[in-house]
Amino acid sequence: MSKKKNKVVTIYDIANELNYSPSTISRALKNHKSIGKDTTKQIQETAKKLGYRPNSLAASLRNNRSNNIGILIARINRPFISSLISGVENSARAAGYNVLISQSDDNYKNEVANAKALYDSRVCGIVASLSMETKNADHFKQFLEQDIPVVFVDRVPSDLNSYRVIIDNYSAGYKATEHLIQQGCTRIAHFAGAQHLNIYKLRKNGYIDALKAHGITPDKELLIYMNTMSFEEGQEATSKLLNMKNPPDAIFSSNDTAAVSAIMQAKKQGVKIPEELAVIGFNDDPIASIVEPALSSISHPAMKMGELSTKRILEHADKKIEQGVSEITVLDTEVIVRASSLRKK
Amino acid sequence: MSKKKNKVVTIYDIANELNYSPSTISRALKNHKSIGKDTTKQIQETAKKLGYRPNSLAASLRNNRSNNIGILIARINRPFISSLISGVENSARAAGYNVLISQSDDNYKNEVANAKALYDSRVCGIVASLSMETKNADHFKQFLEQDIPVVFVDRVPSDLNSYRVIIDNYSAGYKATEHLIQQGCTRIAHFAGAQHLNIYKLRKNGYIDALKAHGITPDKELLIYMNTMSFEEGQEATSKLLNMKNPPDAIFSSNDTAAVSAIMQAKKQGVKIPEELAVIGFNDDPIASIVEPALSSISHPAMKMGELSTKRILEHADKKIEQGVSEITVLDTEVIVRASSLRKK
DNA sequence: AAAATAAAGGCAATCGGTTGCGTAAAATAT
DNA sequence: ATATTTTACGCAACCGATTGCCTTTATTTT
Repeated sequence: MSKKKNKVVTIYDIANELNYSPSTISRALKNHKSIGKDTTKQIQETAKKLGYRPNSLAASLRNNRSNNIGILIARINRPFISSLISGVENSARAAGYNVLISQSDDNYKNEVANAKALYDSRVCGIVASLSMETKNADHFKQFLEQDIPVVFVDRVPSDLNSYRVIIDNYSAGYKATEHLIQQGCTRIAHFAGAQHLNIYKLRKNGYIDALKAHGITPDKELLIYMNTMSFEEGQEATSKLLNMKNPPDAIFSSNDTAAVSAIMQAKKQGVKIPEELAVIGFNDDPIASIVEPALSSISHPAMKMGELSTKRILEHADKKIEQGVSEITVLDTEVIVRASSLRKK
Repeated sequence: MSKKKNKVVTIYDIANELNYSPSTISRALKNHKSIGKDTTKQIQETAKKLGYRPNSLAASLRNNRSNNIGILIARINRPFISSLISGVENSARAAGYNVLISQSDDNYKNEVANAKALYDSRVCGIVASLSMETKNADHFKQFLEQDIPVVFVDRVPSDLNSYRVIIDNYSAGYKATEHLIQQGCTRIAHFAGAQHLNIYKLRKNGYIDALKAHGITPDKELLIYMNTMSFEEGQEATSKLLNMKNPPDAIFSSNDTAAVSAIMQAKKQGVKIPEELAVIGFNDDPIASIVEPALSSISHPAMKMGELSTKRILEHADKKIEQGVSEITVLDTEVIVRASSLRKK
């Protein structure tokens, strides 16, 4: 009994058992109308009795289309991303699809390789959020050429026409800045992310326009361009800002990590939050509610974005939407006001 | 040009182009020794020229084995889990495997359904961490019967023999408790998770034995059994503990969420941390470094556990390890001391 | 130079469903 | 009672790569 691998039951086994042809079995199992009611019932019962499990590989091969949705993101272990994945997974599974994940670690080459791998495994659609390094989205064309839907989420390319599920980053940046203005802040700094990623560019644009709309002239010294928006970068920038002779009275950070580091750095330097420095972040990560004072932030409907992405893919398969059409879904964000920016009560 | 789906290149196309048989193409592409050097080179070049991409579905069907590793966990968007997944994904991809994820939302029925789905998609191995509700692991037997390796991680079943990648929960609980004792605490409370999950049971046992070893008699009133160890449960329990006539001077929580809520609740009630209440958590989630005072915790090598899980699966495929053999990998944990438990300096 | 061995490829079955087309029997229409 | 339609099911090709076995040609052995 070295190999007690139980024999796997196939439709051929059912066919033999009942003296029907495999095609009848196949059809009966999918409730095809051309098979008699009684026959269908009998076949389905026998299938269950024998412990039949469909081999989806075979079906996928024949249909040239798997039931797998691919996810291509930068890093799994980030609150926003893991919630996004969670949303994709839930809705995909509910529809009978599996989810393949791949992470690029914010590396362009990895992203290209992962796109290849997902393509080769014949995913029926892909949900993608670009790496920090990605400036060219040609590696997604292979999917479009085969009419495999690509849904870009959050970090989307500017040069490729495809589905998008995004938030209105401009408006979010505008709202965040306006909130600070309404709290009485006038010298508002901004932590901006890499500008080739439009999410960061748009947030910055919203910031600038909000300032202007309220009669504040943007000060270049208060606009900090960052690389990865890490905790360290945030600390350093905050320290620099606070040591200016005319320091800012608020910071709008494009992510929560840097915003939290700003809070911690400010406290370390004895700067009171929000009285002397109001802070608002972006994403509404769990740490936002934990840091003290609690960090105001822009909430990002991550889970929902995942669900909508799945929906786009499934719709594409159903409707046979024409190629080249790009349907863009823009979701609302919300300003979550917490203590870190609440000057007026 | 309604459908400009470019024709996909197969080995047959290459065969026609070069007047070789498909079998020769197949072998040449895998550098089979029975194909001549020159021929192999020519075929590989032509394959590249034509843009050939292997159809892994076909290969998987033929080999009755996909290159997909399945992950079955409770919730993706938890720091520990997303890091675990990250570890699995990285190492799997490096070895040319894809990763399928599924989450049960801590629901037993979902877990069973997901196990089925992963089985049906012919994963070549599975990494699983049980849901809170799971008390029976029979739904994993289908894999073992087909000699598909199952690696249980973290939340492992007690009644099924398979690979395991775990930490020494008993020792971690012991160390955490001992650390509090060394800091001068004597009335140490414990937030224990659902006891049918051995991780929580073992942590609790470590806690109790550490107390005894140091001459402290465990007090039942200080041992709080929780359900999900949520923020709310932690708050409530903390409030109850602090209102006792003889309140604890320390809390060892089986997770960080509840530990953080304990800190916040204690602060709200004016209890000083760590002077009046020392706190240590478990997992070393990101929030542990953010909360104030920073939370001491037990670090859990999540990423590494993921990598080792992948390794087990790949080894299984290579070595054709006998069935029924369970190889258990136990990893070390580390006590991360931060301000929340640092009474002696 | 004859025999044995090695090298290089081809044939055809196989993995397990799926599906267009065809057909026999039953039901309905005329 | 005959013609027509419907119902119920089978045949066989197909999806694309893999592989055991066989054949042919080249190389080595004796």
